[in-house]
Amino acid sequence: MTKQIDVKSTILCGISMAILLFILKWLELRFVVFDHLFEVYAAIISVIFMVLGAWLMHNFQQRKLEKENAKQEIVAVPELGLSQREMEVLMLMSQGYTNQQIADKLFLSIHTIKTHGSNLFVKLDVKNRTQALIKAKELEILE
Amino acid sequence: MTKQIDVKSTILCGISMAILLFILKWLELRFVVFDHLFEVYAAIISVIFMVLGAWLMHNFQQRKLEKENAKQEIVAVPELGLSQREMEVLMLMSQGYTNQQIADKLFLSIHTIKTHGSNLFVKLDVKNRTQALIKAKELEILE
DNA sequence: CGTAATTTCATACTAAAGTATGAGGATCGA
DNA sequence: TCGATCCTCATACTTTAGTATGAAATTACG
Repeated sequence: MTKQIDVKSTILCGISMAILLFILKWLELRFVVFDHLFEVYAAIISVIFMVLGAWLMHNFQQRKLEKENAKQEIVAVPELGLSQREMEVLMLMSQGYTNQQIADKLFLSIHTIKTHGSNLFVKLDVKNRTQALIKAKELEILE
Repeated sequence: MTKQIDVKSTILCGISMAILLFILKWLELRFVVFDHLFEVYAAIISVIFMVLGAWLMHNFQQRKLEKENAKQEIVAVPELGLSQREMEVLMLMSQGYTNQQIADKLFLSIHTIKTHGSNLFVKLDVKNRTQALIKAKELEILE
């Protein structure tokens, strides 16, 4: 997918450059015919290459966006195998408590809470507690 | 907001064009001195204007994206005095994005996001983003 | 009984979040 | 034009969060 895009992009760019060079040569001939028209010549290729630059950038941005949008994956795994403690920690996390507060409530070390937290995030396939509670609600684990 | 951007964009564009014309004129002089260097002259202004075109398109795209992201118009603004930007940041926070990701989406510095975040937490009377999103849902600001 | 899973705690680290403060530009209404 | 507000960015700092790894005790099950 990515390779394909890059190849296509390269080919398009090459073809564009070739056409541009051809036009340039053609303009040069006309320039010789109508001598002393530096400004006209310069203006024409300026416009042409500005458009080319804009077009290339436009394509580049488009590709970039496409890649980003293609990243979304849907996993949806109900069988998560969350343990008792992990559920408790998840509940308290989703109520806005810090790790230290959770540790105090459960009479545990903050290290333990962090451990449960990390394991929790792996099982839920998230990166932090905010995403965890969002996912938990999606999966109807909470509320 | 939009006017501001357009004004700035126009000014930047104008200045760029002015500088470019100046460079062009300068190149033309050199061209007269070193006669018969059509190709060199053409190549230089080609590159310059291609870069200019790419740059302009890049700016244009960014503005466009920014507008799109801002399109999720947040209407519900109670007596909390949340500003537009603060609401946007709150929305993205509540979707599980990190400060850096939010900064990227809004084309802002992470410092700015943190500033908005802090102000946000004061206004919502919370201590962190998790509590913020809980409170936001309670107040029916979100969803 | 042995094994697997769970729970607990720890150290050591990196990454992210959050606070405090200042500053400059843009906007808008009086 | 002036002041208030918002938006932006920055530096410097402290605090939480999160990861990686290891280890010991407990429990449950075949």
